[in-house]
Amino acid sequence: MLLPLPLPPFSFLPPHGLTLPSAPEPGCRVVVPWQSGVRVGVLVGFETLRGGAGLELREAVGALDGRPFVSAAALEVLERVAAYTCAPPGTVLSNLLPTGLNVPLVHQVRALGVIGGEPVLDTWQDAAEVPLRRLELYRRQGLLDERAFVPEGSVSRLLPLREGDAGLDGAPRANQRRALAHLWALGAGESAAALARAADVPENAVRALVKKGYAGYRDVPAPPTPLTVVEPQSGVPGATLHPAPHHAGPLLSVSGGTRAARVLSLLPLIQADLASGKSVLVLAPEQSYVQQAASLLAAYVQTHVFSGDTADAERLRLWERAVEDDPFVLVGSYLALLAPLKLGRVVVLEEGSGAYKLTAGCRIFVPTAARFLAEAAGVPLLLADALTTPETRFLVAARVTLPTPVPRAHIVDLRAGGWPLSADLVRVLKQVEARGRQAVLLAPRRGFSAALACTDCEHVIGCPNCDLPLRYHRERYLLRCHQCGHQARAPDHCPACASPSLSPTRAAGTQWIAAEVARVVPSLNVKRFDRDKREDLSALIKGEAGVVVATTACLRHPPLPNVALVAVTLLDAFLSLGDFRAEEEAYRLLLNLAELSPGRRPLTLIQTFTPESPLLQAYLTGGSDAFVSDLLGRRERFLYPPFASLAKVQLSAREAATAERAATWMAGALRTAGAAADELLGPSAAPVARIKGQYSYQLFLRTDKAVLPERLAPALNYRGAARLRIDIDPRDVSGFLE
DNA sequence: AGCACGCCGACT
DNA sequence: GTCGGCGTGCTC
Repeated sequence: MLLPLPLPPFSFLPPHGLTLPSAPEPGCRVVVPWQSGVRVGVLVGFETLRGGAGLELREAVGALDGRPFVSAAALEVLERVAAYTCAPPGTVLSNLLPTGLNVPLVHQVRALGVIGGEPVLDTWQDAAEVPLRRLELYRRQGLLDERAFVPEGSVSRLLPLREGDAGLDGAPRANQRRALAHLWALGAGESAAALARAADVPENAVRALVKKGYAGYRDVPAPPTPLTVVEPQSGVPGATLHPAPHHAGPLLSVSGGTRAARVLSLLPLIQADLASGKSVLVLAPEQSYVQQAASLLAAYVQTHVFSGDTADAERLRLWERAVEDDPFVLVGSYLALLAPLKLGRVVVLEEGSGAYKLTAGCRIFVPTAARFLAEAAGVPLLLADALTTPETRFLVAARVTLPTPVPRAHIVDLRAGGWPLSADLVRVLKQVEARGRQAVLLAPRRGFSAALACTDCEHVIGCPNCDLPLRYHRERYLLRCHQCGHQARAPDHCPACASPSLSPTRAAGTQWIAAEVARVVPSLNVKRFDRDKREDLSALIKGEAGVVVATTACLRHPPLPNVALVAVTLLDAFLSLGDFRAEEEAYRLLLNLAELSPGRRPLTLIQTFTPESPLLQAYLTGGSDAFVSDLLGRRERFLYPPFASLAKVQLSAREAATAERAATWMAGALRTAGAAADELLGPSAAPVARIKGQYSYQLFLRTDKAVLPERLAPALNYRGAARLRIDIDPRDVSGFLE
């Protein structure tokens, strides 16, 4: 039994009085006693007990499902992800199966057999009412009958109770007669008001019926939750149909084009899958992409969505819908990964998106889990992105490149001055204003500036909990930590030297850029759009002139119709992340800017201190293909994924010394387990040494895929004072290609 | 992850 | 004298 807890599988005896042939199948949900109550887990397998072994095991209470709740392929994915990420299988279950395991349960017991010489057959009662010790005693003696089930939901409905009779005769009661006739015809009404509306009578007429006993409110079983209808969207600008060719191989990569074009290119493949009775799982990294892809597909094929804000009841309904015969497309976030579809194909949209990396629990990169799923189910996997990841390029021979127009771009060299708004940018903004067009300005961060620093002693005001500068938000004269949320009023004097000359540092945020724009072109309608301040852009969506100063959050906003300029105010800020994927992600960001005005080609103005970077050269010449090949070549030379496996081992504690001691011990243990000098980096303090009051030290293990589990063995057995976290394929790795 | 047990500091 | 902080250990 696998429970959604950070634990390995646990064994239980079959439910009382049940022998193996009738036991539930693997994949079924089973209720088991757990600590002082019960929990729902997934049956993952059986073991045969020999001799007297296992007598101390507890009995399962019973199964919730007659047929598997998750497929055999899903169980295989759970197991593989657990092995791959070095996480307990239960953690993986709780991450990837957010449906049906934390359902409300009714747990009932009754005494059975002979107690104290007296034969007893009690009635069912709630288990919580029986003292725990007695429950355990009866259980051990086999005198307890237990059952657990999900209570059936009920709703209150207005039902007709009596036919109309003499009591409703007469002209004054015509409305009541009409309402009652209507109710009998309908069978049930949602409420008095709803029935009154449907029968076109005053609400009081219905109330009178209830009062006189002709109708009444009764609890009836809740009808099945309806599935959300996806609004189809067609005629999307820039989404000319470029169908991907029919392709039989296990892996296909689609790159280039716009997001909509990539989704629509899959249609012929998806339609063929549906025609053969198979459903298609389409994964997207974010809520807004899920909605967009679903709307596009819903115009052609039966489509349902499953994502973070799908309610529990609807999730369960989708799980039921998945096993029905009628195939469909399920578009969802990673939460949909293990839906029990009759799979024909797995599609991963925006496969390079960092948002696919789970930030807690098993920390799997969802496209990797999707690959495991496709392999376990024996279906093709399709990976799509504006820019193919080097990992995918390495794996996939078959690829489709959709046409991508070369951008109309202008690079501004900031070394000649002009930061934060160069003369060129100001000039174009004035044109935008003069012609009543729209512009989007991309800033690297929200807030006003990267920090507030003293011009006398260069002291930077930092967060008391984290090893980071506090971001300056000028609007409310606030300092705020973007990591832990700590907030304080900006001081008047430097806390270090008491000088009054505190000033914002470079790397302007949305506030600063917006203020600059308002200063240089005062007549422009300036809106801000970031996590702090999501101004209403509906007037701009209708075509009104204006400038949006935004973080990358604007890529999740519906596009504007009249964009003449897209500006990246400081490209370098997206590159200085020190990660070996930073360049790839910055390039992907530039390509994704096309989503701000699909179907049009606004001027893209990029301000940078490094205009000669290969990334910009590739972008300007449409050299994505060569760029990815080059990245892959460098990954091979420096032995980075996919040519080696990378694991981050992080140790954190409240006391820095505790974390450091644990990390040093770990380094020794890893070396003893065979990690060579060139395989082990660290220990070193994490780039942000302290987060939320916890100090972290980290080690990197970079080694051949085949030996990684063996090399990591000591980490898996670590029992110590510091908190250990293992991240396989980490996304934040500094110090590559330097 | 919960939930127990257990050991030290500040209070009605 | 108790309440309550969170460190350690266990869950079939």
